[in-house]
Amino acid sequence: MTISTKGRYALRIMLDLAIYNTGEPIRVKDIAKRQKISEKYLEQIISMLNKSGYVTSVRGANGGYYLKRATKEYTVGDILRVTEGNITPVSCVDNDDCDRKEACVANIVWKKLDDAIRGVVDNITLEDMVGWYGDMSVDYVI
Amino acid sequence: MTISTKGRYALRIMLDLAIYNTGEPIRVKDIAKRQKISEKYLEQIISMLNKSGYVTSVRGANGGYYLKRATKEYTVGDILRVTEGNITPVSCVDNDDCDRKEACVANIVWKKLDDAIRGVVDNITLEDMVGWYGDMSVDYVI
DNA sequence: CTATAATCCCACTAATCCCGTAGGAATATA
DNA sequence: TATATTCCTACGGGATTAGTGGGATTATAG
Repeated sequence: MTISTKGRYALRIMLDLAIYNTGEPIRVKDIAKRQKISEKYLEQIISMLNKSGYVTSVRGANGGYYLKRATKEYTVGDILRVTEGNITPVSCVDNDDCDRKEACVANIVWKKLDDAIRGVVDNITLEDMVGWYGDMSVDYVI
Repeated sequence: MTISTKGRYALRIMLDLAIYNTGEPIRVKDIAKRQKISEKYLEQIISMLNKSGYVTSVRGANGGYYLKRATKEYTVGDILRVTEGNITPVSCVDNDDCDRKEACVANIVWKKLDDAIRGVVDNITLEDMVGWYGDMSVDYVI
């Protein structure tokens, strides 16, 4: 039931691109430094975001990445699904097991859990997160 | 982000013990047959439930297992935590990363997600599930 | 046109977890 | 004493996680 580092990093990468956007492409090296993520690992993750059409890449010297759309156009769920695949509590919500009533009752639980999870991740946008970032004082601790 | 078979089976096992309770201990063999779970695997899982004090075991011939407490005394969260460990979206909600504001903003998301998950699993009891089972017609499909 | 800076692409690995299988020891009943 | 049951521990194949590493490709700047 944990979100892997890939998903967590993906979210931080997108947030970084949003916050440190200057109009110029942002280098992997810079994101890596700020977010304390290995450049090579970050490269892989941002490449997934690129292939999913979430960021735009510019190759060659002075290249880098920037967000393709406005921050309000990305939900946390969108971003997580790029690296995590489907974010459901049980893989494939095994309906095939619904011939047994007990399994079916269990599925009600998974369904509720799934709804709750989606209710959170699909209703927070990158814009929201940027807003929280702005609200946050330097010494804010969760 | 998935609940493993261990957790899903644990929930079904507890539900089985609740539904098919007759006052006599229930054999692993019978649960396994009803729930279509390998006896040997089920043995391991129910042993975890036993060590956590969720079920009582009776050894020897005519032995088996039964629930230790009333069904309303178990939440889904309790049961899942036995096999899954802590059910949090990010392991250990990395507060140590909270020196960077970006990571801290991400933690707000994980916190919300954690609250949503706990809001579901800690508010459904085995009693609720038994109730749903009773409400359910034979040909009910989720 | 060449050196350099960047993304792109793919292969590899060590560690861990998942999903069981298997065999036999311990314990109680008939 | 035979049988039925839980109890305990080890083993194994496969997938996933969290990276590392090397080099090909592409663009810029001098």
